[in-house]
Amino acid sequence: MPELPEVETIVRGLRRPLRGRRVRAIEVLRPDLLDTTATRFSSAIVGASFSRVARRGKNLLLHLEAGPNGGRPTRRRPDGAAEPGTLVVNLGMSGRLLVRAPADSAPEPTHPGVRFRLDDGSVLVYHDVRRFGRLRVMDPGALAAWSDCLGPEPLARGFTARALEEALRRSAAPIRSWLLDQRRIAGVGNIYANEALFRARVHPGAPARGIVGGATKRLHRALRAVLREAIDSNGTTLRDYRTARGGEGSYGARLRVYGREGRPCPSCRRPIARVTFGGRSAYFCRSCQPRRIVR
DNA sequence: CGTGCCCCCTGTCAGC
DNA sequence: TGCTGACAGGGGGCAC
Repeated sequence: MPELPEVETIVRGLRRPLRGRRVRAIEVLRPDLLDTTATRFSSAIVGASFSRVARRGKNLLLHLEAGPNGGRPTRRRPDGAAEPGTLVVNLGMSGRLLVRAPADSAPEPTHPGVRFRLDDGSVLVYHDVRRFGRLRVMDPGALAAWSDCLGPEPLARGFTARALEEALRRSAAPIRSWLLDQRRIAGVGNIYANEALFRARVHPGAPARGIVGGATKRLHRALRAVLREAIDSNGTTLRDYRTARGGEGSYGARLRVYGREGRPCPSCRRPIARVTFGGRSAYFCRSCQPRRIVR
């Protein structure tokens, strides 16, 4: 569910309330959300405090600093100093990360998976109905190796139209599938892939390597514009996604094709089509996004 | 290696 | 009203 704009919104909402907060206790209600035992997970975090909060693709990175007498570090350097770990959270389809202030009047989350009790009395709750999400603690080496497996950040300076064209050339996969592959670009999911392809007037089934010249430039611009605008709207809440404070994103009202099968194309008024491939729906306008690439 | 398909899980909604 | 099947923002594993 949550794609780059949704995760970015959550990251921004977590920075202030988490900064410097020490974890006093952890309750693991759903151990299947972890890649290790609840005991190991807890001992790596309890006693440590949150430092930097960041994002990589659709993942949240909650960097930890080992405490003076707690928060067993994930590893020790040869000189014995504690290496800080990073809590990496992937929200899957329905995950939420919610901060609850000490006397929060908001209703208790219905599907809590992990609760982090913090030193100021607030609670960070990982909530996930479908439990496709994962919480992992990585040491710096593992974090770097993991990050290297992901593609570039589409909003980073280095992500140019030229770089995109170069990458597209190496694949015959349908462009919509290509955009969803996190090893090629990090952070794009089904909503924003469809929206970007509509804006770029590229058919979702077009082979990646067939997108060249002007079409590449349009796709590059469209991707970045859609992601930035969605961040400005705090993301898209269709059902499960919530900000760190439980709010909804408002970009849903601005979607042009995603979820709009049969409704008029905003450009030509012909009905939006939906076809399924790669196990997911692609929404597009047959007239504005012809199968033959318009360069 | 690249690509496509199935599955993980729960909830919701359309159709009968 | 109740049952059944399709579908949902993601991603890992496996077969080809």
